[in-house]
Amino acid sequence: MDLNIPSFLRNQGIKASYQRIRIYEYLMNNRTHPTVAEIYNALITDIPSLSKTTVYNTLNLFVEKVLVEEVTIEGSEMRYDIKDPKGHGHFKCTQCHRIFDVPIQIEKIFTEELSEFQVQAQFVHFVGICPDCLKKNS
Amino acid sequence: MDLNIPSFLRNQGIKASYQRIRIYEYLMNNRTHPTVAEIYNALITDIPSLSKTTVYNTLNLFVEKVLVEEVTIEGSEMRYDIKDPKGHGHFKCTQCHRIFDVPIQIEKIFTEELSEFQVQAQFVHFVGICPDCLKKNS
DNA sequence: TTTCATCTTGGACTCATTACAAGTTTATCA
DNA sequence: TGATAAACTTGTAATGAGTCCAAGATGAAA
Repeated sequence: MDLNIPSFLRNQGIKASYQRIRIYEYLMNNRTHPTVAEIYNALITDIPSLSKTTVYNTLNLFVEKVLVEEVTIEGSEMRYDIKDPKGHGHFKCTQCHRIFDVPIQIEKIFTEELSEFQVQAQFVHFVGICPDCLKKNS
Repeated sequence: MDLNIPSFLRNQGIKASYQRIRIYEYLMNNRTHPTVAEIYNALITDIPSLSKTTVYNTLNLFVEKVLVEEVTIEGSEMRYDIKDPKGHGHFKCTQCHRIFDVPIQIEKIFTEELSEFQVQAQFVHFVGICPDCLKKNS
């Protein structure tokens, strides 16, 4: 589980700058679908020179290289999540507003008609009430 | 298939103003996942007094009342689609940039772990290349 | 036909994201 | 090691989708 981030990034054809390493590391350690602002605020004390533009640039690069995926389950701000090759869905609780990772059986979803499309990526979102809030309500 | 939109809206607890009727009608007749700007531009010649704020207000109301769903497959602008009780997925072609409705077997996706969540809505997005573009490429 | 709640309008505003140009770092090779 | 170019980072300014708000218009009910 010890990932050498600099060499991992280089393997993906990405120059391993200090900022990029720290942003990737943050995403690995914080599987909370952070926004750009959250990532920026978490790193600015360690990297006082950090620019928000760099965070945007880096995340867009990671998305393009398919290391990270954009989570669009929320309206106004984009959220980011390390790419999981097994695939998982996202669940937004309408009560506590947390976003959960949930396992799904993505392969089962495909229909005859979809087989004519070449699918490169898929995203599944659920909205509802999470187990914790259900317990509180009862 | 002759839907009386005014009484349909009233049944959903929505006052049937002229603007709301025309916006709902537009969404029924244009299953192209339009943006607010597209809806506004389509209606402004017929309804010269129409305000963009009204389009935003109306769509947010429809989403809240679950008549319409937000399609977040694209980055910068929200898109809207009449709610389909059977559920369908959206497919974005990376080549021609069209968005397709695709049938899915949503019930098959659920896993054991997800059964602890109370799911109120689900959204499935695919990204890839559509049949037309695949044909053109070959 | 008056009353009151609701809806619509447009202009100002917010704020996430992008564009751009200048400065900094890094890789390469003599 | 030093020179050079390419790539990366930074800060500021600009863009533009979406929201807020207050005033005016509409519509239902009695």
